[in-house]
Amino acid sequence: MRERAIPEATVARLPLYLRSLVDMTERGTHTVSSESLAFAAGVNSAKVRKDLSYLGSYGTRGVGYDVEYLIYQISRELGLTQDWNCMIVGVGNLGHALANYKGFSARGFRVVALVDADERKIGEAVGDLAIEDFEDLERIAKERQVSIGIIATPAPAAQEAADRLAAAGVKSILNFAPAVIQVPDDVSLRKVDLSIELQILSFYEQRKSALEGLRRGKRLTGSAAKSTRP
Amino acid sequence: MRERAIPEATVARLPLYLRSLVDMTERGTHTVSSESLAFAAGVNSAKVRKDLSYLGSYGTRGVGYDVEYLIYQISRELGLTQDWNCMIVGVGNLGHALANYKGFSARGFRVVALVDADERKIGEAVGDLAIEDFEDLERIAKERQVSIGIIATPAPAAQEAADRLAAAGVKSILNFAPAVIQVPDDVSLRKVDLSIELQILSFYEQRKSALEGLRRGKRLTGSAAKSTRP
DNA sequence: TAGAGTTTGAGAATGTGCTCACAAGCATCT
DNA sequence: AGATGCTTGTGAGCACATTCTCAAACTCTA
Repeated sequence: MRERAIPEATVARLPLYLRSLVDMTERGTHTVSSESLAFAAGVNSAKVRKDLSYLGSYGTRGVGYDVEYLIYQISRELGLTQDWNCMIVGVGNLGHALANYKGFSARGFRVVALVDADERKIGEAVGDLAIEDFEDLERIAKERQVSIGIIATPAPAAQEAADRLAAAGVKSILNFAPAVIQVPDDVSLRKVDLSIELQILSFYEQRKSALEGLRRGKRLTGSAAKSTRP
Repeated sequence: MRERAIPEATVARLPLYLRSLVDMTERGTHTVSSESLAFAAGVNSAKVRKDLSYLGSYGTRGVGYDVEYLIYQISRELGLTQDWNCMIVGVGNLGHALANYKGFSARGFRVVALVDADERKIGEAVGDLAIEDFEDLERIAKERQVSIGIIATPAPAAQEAADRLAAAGVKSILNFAPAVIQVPDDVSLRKVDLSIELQILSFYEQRKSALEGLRRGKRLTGSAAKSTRP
């Protein structure tokens, strides 16, 4: 019946709400208004209400939302009621950091394999896992039912890593390598590029100084890089 | 004269074009069409042309863009013709990885200081820098003219880190801590949250399996997580 | 039970970004 | 020089996202 079409922008904010809500239960809060949830998540309240309304009518007018119930509904929508097995491809500095990152396990993302192409690293222990051979990627991915691949290789190796993950049936890939990679249509791909974020900051910083120069000029029209205030 | 208002979405893509263009010069390409630049950057050609047109008319009809000249113009627009001094706050696994990350220095981002609140870490060498005391943050930031602060602390420490960076006159902050932080209006803030990206992937993965169930149902309307294809 | 005070949910208006489509302009060939 | 082919730059239309606004629905108090 109900057409389920949650906007992409909303999906990207749900994890933010979820984190705020979890913080709240830990502090003993049982009910929350869109206003205070908005403050905690760093957005405005109209956006919170619109976003939550896509999930259904889970609030109570004049009262707010039940924190526990909202956590359950958002978790369900995001698919966090089950655990996801992850494989990290490329165990350099970044791969190491990701393997030890506590934030993953907290949301049900289990790192179950680390692979690297460098023979000298194979066998090395990281946490309670050992680094395995990149050549065995497909076998390992199938054996351990990996559903999310995390690419933390140097840029030139990223495409091959993606190809082999896809060949092994992995349908979701998070790419940290500074390279554009191609994946089959049925594979979801997201990327995080650390240096791109710095370049964006650089743009706004540079524009600020440029405007400083023409301080007496006309009024600034565009808005700067989003600050946290609504 | 000319009103300079480059859309936020365009700014976010300029670094992507820049990287592709740099790759191209290294392979000896001197001219590029919007079509091939689009392919390299993983977007479509109309978007490339619109984005580049905000910078000015730097292309030649019937020919394309001069790679070197475009690199210069984009770098200038992004403020990459100068170097930026960065300070990393919090040197755990992630801070370590960031300190050693090659992609930063390649674009003129110099990490000039590492600070941590854990006394046992102070003095420890990371690359050719030593970890210094979080308490000295303001002094160090001023002495070394830090303009970008990178927060890689645990979530509870993030707000204090931001406050002290702002107090030291740092006007751009990149936050890796999984927490929403407040900064003054004149400070630009961007955030990268590793576990949020995984949660977004989880959403689309979960929806895929849900749809598998009603395979014989009506046609899928929304689009899945963006694949790399245009 | 009635009235005052809150807060949600959603329709409407606005704003931003994306894609299409094509005229304008350049190079090359005859 | 004129014709042909290619590629840019941009106006127009469309799609998506955000914000505004307010009726509806709830709690609490008397």
